[in-house]
Amino acid sequence: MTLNAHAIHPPHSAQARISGLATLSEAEHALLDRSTRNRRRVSPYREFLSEGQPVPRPLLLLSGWACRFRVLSDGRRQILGFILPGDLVGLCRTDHAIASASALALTQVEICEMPGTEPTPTPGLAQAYALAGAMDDFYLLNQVTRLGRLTAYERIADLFLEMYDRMELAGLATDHEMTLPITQETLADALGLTSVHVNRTLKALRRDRAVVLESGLLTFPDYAALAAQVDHRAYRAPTVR
Amino acid sequence: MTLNAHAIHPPHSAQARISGLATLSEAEHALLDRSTRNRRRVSPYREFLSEGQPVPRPLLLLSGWACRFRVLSDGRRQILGFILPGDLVGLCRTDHAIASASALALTQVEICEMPGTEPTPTPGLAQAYALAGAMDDFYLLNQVTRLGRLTAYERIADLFLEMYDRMELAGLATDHEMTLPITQETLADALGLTSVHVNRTLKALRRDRAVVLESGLLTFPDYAALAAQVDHRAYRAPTVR
DNA sequence: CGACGGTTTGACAATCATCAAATACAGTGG
DNA sequence: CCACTGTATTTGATGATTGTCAAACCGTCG
Repeated sequence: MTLNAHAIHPPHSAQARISGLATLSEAEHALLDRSTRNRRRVSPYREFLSEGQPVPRPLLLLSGWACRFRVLSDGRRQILGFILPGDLVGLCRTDHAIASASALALTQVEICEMPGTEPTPTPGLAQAYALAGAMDDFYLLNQVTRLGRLTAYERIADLFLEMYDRMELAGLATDHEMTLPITQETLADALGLTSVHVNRTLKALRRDRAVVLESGLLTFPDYAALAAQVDHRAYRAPTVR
Repeated sequence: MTLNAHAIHPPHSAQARISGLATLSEAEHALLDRSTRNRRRVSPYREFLSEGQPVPRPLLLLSGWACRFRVLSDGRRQILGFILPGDLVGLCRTDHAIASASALALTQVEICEMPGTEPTPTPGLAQAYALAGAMDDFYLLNQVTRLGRLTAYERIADLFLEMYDRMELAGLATDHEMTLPITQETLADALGLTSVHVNRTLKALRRDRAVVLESGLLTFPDYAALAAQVDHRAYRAPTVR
């Protein structure tokens, strides 16, 4: 798969990331370029996609971090997954779909609308969307397992590892080091914990030197050991025989 | 959407369920019929799909209950979702995909391979797969929210409501009543709890008359009230304007 | 400087897990 | 028909994990 190309030419932008997912035609490249020129800024903690609303076309996150989430009637909030630069939101399998979750900027964010694949055929883009969707599916399964069967300690470690994997794939992190621009409160909402407990568990992770986390910089002193400890799963690309 | 047709003609078989998801051509109907003739039986607690293995084509569950799951290296098990009669497993967005979870029969089960959509174009089937996939996605988000933000009491109630919704959509339940052919141990693995705690919580649900559950028959004395109490979300079909 | 959002800490309570054993229930073979 | 077996449910006693409430601390920004 074209995923391996990342090892050689890491994408240096959200567009590059998308075009790395499949082989795009000249026309598709042009279309992608045109789409990304029309950007929209969203401030931190602003909702830019609402559960229950129709989703006409997918959105591409050009910069910043965002998340998908749901809120319960009494205010409890669950973050379903994070949206990192180069990620797509609102990928729907069907036309005229209704958003089954809302989306929120976690930092200052830039987004743009992506072309649909419907009227004019864009096989390359469709393939890129499919691969991006498959990865989303995979990360959602990870999320279920984290919430259902991991302890607080393991949940945080596993989520951090997954974030690093994704940032590395996107060409935004190397050497087991990345910036983590989100609050402990946000982590708590993603991990089914309270911010107080996240804080205490982070302390334990630091004590064990499982992670180093200071002023928004996250480092794994021993990535492999931590991954083994929490039975971390990384995404496996489709196989071409 | 054709989903509304269920209200009028509830499907009486797994095939009928599939053909209710989209408008199939004559050829596609024939193809579907041919596929379902070639069935495979699987005994309870037998794995019929393994994480890490390639998934050539989707499987249709013709009868019985199954689930998707993952196991951790130390034996902890998480059920990711249930597979009910008429459901598809191994729906992949990309070709040559690798299963990101295993699947297991929970009761005696019949499955069959479904045609791929690749060589010969089958737009109706593709649409049916897309809709089935969209519903799977939705139920997975429900699962994340359950595990992350609901109490044990709410988790069980919400899962039961969802199971009923799906069984009703499949034409296998009415009148807020259904058969529940799974053990408390299985429920525990789905809900991130222990079987002991599931048992105690079921007692509480019975005490409150939130559910009636005896010898595999599950009834909701007041479905609407319970749904409101746990902020239950039902799948919303794509909208055609 | 003060205000504000985020982090950190403490004391205590609730939820849920663990371990162990008793009971119920269905199937099987004598 | 009945003992026997294995699996599922139920209950009790106890402990660990995580939540709640409250306050202190810290850095940033106006």
